[in-house]
Amino acid sequence: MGRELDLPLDTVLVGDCITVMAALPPASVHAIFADPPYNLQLSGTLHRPDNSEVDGVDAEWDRFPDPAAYDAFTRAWLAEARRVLRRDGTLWVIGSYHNIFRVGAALQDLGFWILNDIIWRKSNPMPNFRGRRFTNAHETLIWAARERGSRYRFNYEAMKSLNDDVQMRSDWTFPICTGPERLRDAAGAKLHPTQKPEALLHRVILACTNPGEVVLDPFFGTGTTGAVAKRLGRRFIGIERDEAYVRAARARIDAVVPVSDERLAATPSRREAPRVAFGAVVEAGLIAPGAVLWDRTRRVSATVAADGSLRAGHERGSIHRIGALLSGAPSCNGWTFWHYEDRGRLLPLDVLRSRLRPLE
Amino acid sequence: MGRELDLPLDTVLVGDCITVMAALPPASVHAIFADPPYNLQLSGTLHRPDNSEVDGVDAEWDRFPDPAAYDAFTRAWLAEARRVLRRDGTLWVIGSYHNIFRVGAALQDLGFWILNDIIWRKSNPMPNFRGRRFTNAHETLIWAARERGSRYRFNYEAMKSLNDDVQMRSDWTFPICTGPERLRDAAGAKLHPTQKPEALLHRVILACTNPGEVVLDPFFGTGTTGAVAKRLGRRFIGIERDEAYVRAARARIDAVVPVSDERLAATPSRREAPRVAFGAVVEAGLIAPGAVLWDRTRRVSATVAADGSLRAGHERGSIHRIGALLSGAPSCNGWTFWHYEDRGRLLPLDVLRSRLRPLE
DNA sequence: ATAAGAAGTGAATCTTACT
DNA sequence: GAGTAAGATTCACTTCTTA
Repeated sequence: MGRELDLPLDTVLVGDCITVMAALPPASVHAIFADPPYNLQLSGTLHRPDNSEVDGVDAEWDRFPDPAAYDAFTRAWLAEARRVLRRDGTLWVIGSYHNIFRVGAALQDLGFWILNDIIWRKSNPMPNFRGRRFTNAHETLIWAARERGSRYRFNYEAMKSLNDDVQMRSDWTFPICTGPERLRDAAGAKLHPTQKPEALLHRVILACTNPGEVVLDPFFGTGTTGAVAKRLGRRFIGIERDEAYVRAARARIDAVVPVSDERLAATPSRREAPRVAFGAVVEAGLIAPGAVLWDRTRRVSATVAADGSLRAGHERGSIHRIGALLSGAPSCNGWTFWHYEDRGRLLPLDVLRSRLRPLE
Repeated sequence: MGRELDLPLDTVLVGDCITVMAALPPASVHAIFADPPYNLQLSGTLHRPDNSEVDGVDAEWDRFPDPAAYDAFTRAWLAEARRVLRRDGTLWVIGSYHNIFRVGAALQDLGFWILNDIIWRKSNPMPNFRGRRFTNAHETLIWAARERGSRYRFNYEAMKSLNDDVQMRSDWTFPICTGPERLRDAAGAKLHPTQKPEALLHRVILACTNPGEVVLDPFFGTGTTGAVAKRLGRRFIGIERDEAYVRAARARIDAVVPVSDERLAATPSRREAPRVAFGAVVEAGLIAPGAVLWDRTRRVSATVAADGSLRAGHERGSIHRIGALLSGAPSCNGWTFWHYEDRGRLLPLDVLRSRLRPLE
């Protein structure tokens, strides 16, 4: 150990990450967090239903001539990253379905040993405006050791206490980076199209490093990794090609005040788990498609569809909407309004929901 | 269309899925759900803190001599699956971090076009007994079209209904398969180590097929796909090597009672409703030639001509073209943009259109 | 000043039918 | 197949504007 002494600590190195990493000593950093280009392959412009234009990622750095070029780039930077990583170090990479399968296969081929894949569930993702796919509401992180059998660091207890004293799971919920945290220029435009939330880096850095250890970020951007590392008393090395990003990152990190005691560094609170949809009750087989629901007094009824909607006459909709419609009320809580028959007795739907609730 | 007639519908074919698929006609199935071996590469036996032994996956079918053999197997079955899939069909594959990156890269290489990656969040995962990693609390599904630009089926409204009328996201929460749903032998042992919950298949099948369409499952196991397909009024083809699994699957599926009314299976989509020309609304006398239409905020207006065109200033055209013109948008849905006055209130043209559409 | 309403926005592989 | 026109489509949150 001890190669850290040769490292340019707490600095941002300007240049291509493959070249710059090649100049760093081998086996010298404790952790690497990488947010490489996703190679989104967007074409044309996308409009919201209100006809406003979506400001998609069209940066030069996300364009590759073809899939083979992206693969070659991926394998090149991963190989350098592996060389620079200590034997007990770990690597994190974040991506989406566009690139993450290629990244994952490449790092397995290079000898990395995957420890977990982690899902960042976005509490406020952008919707799918055309209704042609599922809302893309998550991104994937891969966490890997340098090699099979290595004695990597994992701060199990820290993760457990972050999670109300139950084991931290592989799905993490955070909002996307907005509001005052999002770096903007004087005109209010975002400085970087894909700035990551600090809460995500907080958990990553806390999980796999101790205070004083070194985190390398080869795609530093506007420096989220550096800002969080400094706040948590870790050392960082950033590598970034774009000088405008580098300037923003340096100013941002200069303003960060480290926490006096890293045990005091609380993570932002978790978002509530999503509510139970009536569709989930149908999927779980707790009520069958075709079943008839009644109000408490059996004055009105409706039929359950396989997709969790209700049908009453020619009307179709959610348990809440159909309940409101048939009771003539402006709104309605379908969970308490509608009842199902169980051995001759009417029980509110809420009874079924509560069977799914403890599992959430 | 029509190749379905040559298919061995609602049967389980015994044999290796690559060989068996090779004997099926091309472009003949609407959807494929595949739960291939995960190549877990387990070594040794895992014990819980109380020293009880974890009953892991150690089946022969999950053992491959080396990573290259797993890749070759993956590409072979995916290539056959792609041949058998209709041009408008879609493929689902489920996996974990052990294999999903290799599967994803392979299917991209073969020309499939990924539509989403879907996270199955397990509400009750097995904990990590050693405390050396995050609890592996999810599995990943990839949903892919046969090729880029294909007109695949996606029952958007059905998915939205399942989720209390908000877009279905890419993260789905279900419990793992336990309790009475889990198939067991007389001694109480699990019949299959990785039986998937029916709720998961319910959502998958509802998302990408219509009643009567064909779902192929090349790794049929104990037949979850067949059971759910039958219940939802879809046709299925299962392929499975292990005769014990096949026997269990057949018995299980025989006991399934289909949903009585297949119209219950999905919320109809506006996209597939028959088109109504605005001229038909004028002809039906629902709005008079010369009537004035407004946008929602009364900022712009236009006049209805007897032929169903609109006139605004010197411009004349369809409700859509004039709407786009006056709102400065690249396109416009005239049915929702334009409003007519009814007793002092502005109502969208859509209200008139729905009066001409047959009730369904 | 405050509340209500309108407008803006986020790693996006985002249509379909007819001529 | 290419070109054109019809027409379907959004969630959670923040910030700005108006009453």
